[in-house]
Amino acid sequence: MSIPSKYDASAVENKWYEYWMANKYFHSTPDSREPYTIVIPPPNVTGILHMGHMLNNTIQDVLVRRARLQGKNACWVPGTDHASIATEAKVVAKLKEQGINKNDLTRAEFMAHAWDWTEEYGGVILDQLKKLGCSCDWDRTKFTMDDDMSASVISVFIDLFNKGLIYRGFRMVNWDPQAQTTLSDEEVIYEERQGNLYYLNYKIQDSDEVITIATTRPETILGDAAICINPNDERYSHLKGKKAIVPLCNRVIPIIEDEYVDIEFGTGCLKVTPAHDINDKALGEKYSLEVIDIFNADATLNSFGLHYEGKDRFVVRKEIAKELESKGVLIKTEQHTHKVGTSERTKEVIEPRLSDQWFLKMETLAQPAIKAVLEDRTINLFPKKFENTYRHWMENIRDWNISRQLFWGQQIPAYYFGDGKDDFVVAESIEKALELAQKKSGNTALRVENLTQDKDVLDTWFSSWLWPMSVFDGIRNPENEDIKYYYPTNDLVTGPDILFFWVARMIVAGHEYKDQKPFNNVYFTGLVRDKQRRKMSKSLGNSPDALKLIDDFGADGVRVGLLLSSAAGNDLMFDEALCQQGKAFGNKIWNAFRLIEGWEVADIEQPAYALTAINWYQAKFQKALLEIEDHFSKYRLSDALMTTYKLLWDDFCSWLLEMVKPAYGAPIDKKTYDAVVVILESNLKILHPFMPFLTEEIWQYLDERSPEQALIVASWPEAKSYDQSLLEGFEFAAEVVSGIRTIRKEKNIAFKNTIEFLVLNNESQTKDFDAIILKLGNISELTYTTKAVENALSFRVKSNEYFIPANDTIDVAAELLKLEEELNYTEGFLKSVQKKLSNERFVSGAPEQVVASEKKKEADAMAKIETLKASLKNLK
RNA sequence: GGGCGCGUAGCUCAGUUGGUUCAGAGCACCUGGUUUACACCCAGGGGGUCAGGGGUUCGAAUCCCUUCGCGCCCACCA
Repeated sequence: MSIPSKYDASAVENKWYEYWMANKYFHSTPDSREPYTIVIPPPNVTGILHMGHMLNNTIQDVLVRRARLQGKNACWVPGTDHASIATEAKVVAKLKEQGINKNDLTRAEFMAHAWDWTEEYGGVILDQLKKLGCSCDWDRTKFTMDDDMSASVISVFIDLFNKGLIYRGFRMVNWDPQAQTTLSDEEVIYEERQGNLYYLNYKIQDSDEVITIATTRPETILGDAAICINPNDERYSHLKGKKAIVPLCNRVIPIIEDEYVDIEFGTGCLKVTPAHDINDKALGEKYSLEVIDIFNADATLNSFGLHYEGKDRFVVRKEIAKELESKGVLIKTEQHTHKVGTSERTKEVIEPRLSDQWFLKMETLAQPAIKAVLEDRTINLFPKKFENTYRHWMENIRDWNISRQLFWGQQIPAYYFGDGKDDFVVAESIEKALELAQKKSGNTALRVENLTQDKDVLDTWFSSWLWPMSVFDGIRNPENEDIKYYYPTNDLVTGPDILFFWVARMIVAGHEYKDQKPFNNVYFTGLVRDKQRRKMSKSLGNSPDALKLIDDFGADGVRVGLLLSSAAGNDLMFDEALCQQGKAFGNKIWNAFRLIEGWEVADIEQPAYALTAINWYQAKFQKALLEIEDHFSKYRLSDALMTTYKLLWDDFCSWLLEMVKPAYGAPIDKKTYDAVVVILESNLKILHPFMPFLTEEIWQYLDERSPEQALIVASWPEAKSYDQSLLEGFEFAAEVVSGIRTIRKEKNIAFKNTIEFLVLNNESQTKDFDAIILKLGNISELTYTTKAVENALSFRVKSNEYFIPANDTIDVAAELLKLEEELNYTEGFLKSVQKKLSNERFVSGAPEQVVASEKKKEADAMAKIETLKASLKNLK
């Protein structure tokens, strides 16, 4: 079989992905093995793959593939999220392009369009994950609006309602006038904006006096219900009990007193607009003020807006300021920066609005979730710093507004049978609802036609908080095999931006419905940023096309590139150069494989150097394996990858292969060859989680493999004890080789020319590696000597001295200088060590081990100084 | 306003309980190199007052205080 000299990533990747799929390696069913489960953070159903997904899913795949190699029953459940507000916005926009207005459609008509859209774009992101190599169990693919998933959501809603945890309330909520729906507090992003502070004069009734208030929102004066002053503010004490007149509409409003007012801010005098500000609403309730809502749902003014009716709030703000100024009401405008709430999805400025909404009481539900993370520590967050954030949010948790004024989502299963505040029932079907309604109302004449279902749908997160349970049908069917086997899941990999939206709520739901945590560990990835540290976003256009990257560097290259510098929780500065590095690494491995595969194997004796080299590498591999395991246990994937990278590039390619490589044209002995192949196979196993395609390709070239013998289902190398002295011996030998190379370079001795080499073995260093030094130094003869060699180039490793005879080419002065410099440095070093050792407090205070090591340093340095002095004497 | 975190080589970052050459890695950079594994490569090399200042200690990148700079989260005063 001929091996291509260039590695063709895209052909290889398609081939093996198909092979893995055909052999169902990704599919998992419960069995006697230990399960390893990850549920994917479901991407938006109509989304496309961006760098955040790439990073996130690469990490998950690394964890899953490693678990699979470790013999666990690995199950990675993929799926998508219906993302109600984002998807609905996209569908509305598309309909608009076709000249269709959402408001002209019935719910059923709109849903038909939305489902069309979902089916058209729904699979795209999952197919992109396949390109990346993700080994998800595609047979288990879920969508948060699948019938069974929705049924779980509805049953949870009903259950929580029946437990008294869900209630309906007329509350101030965050209103997105563009999407025309409410948002939860978490969906509001506060941004600093430059605005104005307007100073307005209100006349005092039956008086010529005016009172000046400061406001950022002059358009809301038409909804004013009071003026509020601080009772301790002497400037205004004479106005207590009086009334003021709202400009333009000339409504008479009371002047009230409350310590809420900050005397220092503005004029110390506040207008109260209960319909349009959360704090004003509280004041309104406290003092029984009138509530005047001046806005329509799209944030244009309604009839309370007088001649501004129908105009947008921001337009009105400018126009009303002008009018007020012309009428002498506006006396001053100041620049003022303040924070404005905006919609996470539409970026629209949020309008506080009073309306009927559904809420979930969180405080009691949160308790087990707090305990699990912060007391019992049954769930670990990586990095740990997020525990503080988690604690703060959970301990100050507020009720969750779970209703949304949208079509796309699970419709709230509440049915109204009358106009009264409590004339509704909650049930999974209209038939059931009718039964309950008849009972509740006492009216047996009620019919299905008399019931109307609540128009709102549930917040998307109200379905995704069940995800780790519902994907295994654990809500509707809690005793089924899957949920019992796979739950709790092992690791969750996600971004810190959805800690509250999703992670915390999953923990809450898991404890409420399974009395169990949903996962053991949460690994928070960082944000992917560009080289200038800007967050990657569509609007900036700084996000590379994920699929193009895979085309350019191969999925393996991109995976390595992403992981190379992404410590947990740290943002990742993405640079294509890292993918290039990943690709180059793949190329390096490919060529190492070609070298090995190209050797002619013969029935000849195994050279001593080869045996030593192999023994050394096996020890080195074991040491690296321990480090890799340790990194994985701490979720330090980039460190695990870097350890693997250095092991393969430096130790395997640069050292081992160079050591065992036969002379050009010469064959290799079978023992060595077989050992190297086994070593290569072990390397492929540990590299497979990071570079699944390349490793499988080489693995399959190395031998005829049945489907059961594919690398993806091979076994992770076993940790064995190793001989530390082999590693130390090699380190020393490597320094000797390096010394030879340095001299060759300094003196322009070409590598193809052999050299003589003499050793003064003061260290009694092992001779086990001599054959290797001979080979890598291209030495014709290695001789042990008992005294310094004249007319030779020399270098030292510890107190050992090495000589390369050079006859008359020696520059004595240069050699002397070199020796003197070395001597100077070593003497300085010795001095500092001795200073430490002569300090009694150090000797008595420091641990024995530290003192011993200092003594060893002292002895080494003294030996070296002696060697140097002898050489100097000799040379002179 | 409250909280959390960060500042180590040109860049991205390791550095666990203060103590084995602890001042590191990868990339970048510089020098030299085409004996068929690989120029997506090989060999060698330079480079840091560990943000500044002070303290504790025999010993500090590591602990404490302080100043400066940066990031994130929460609350949100018109």
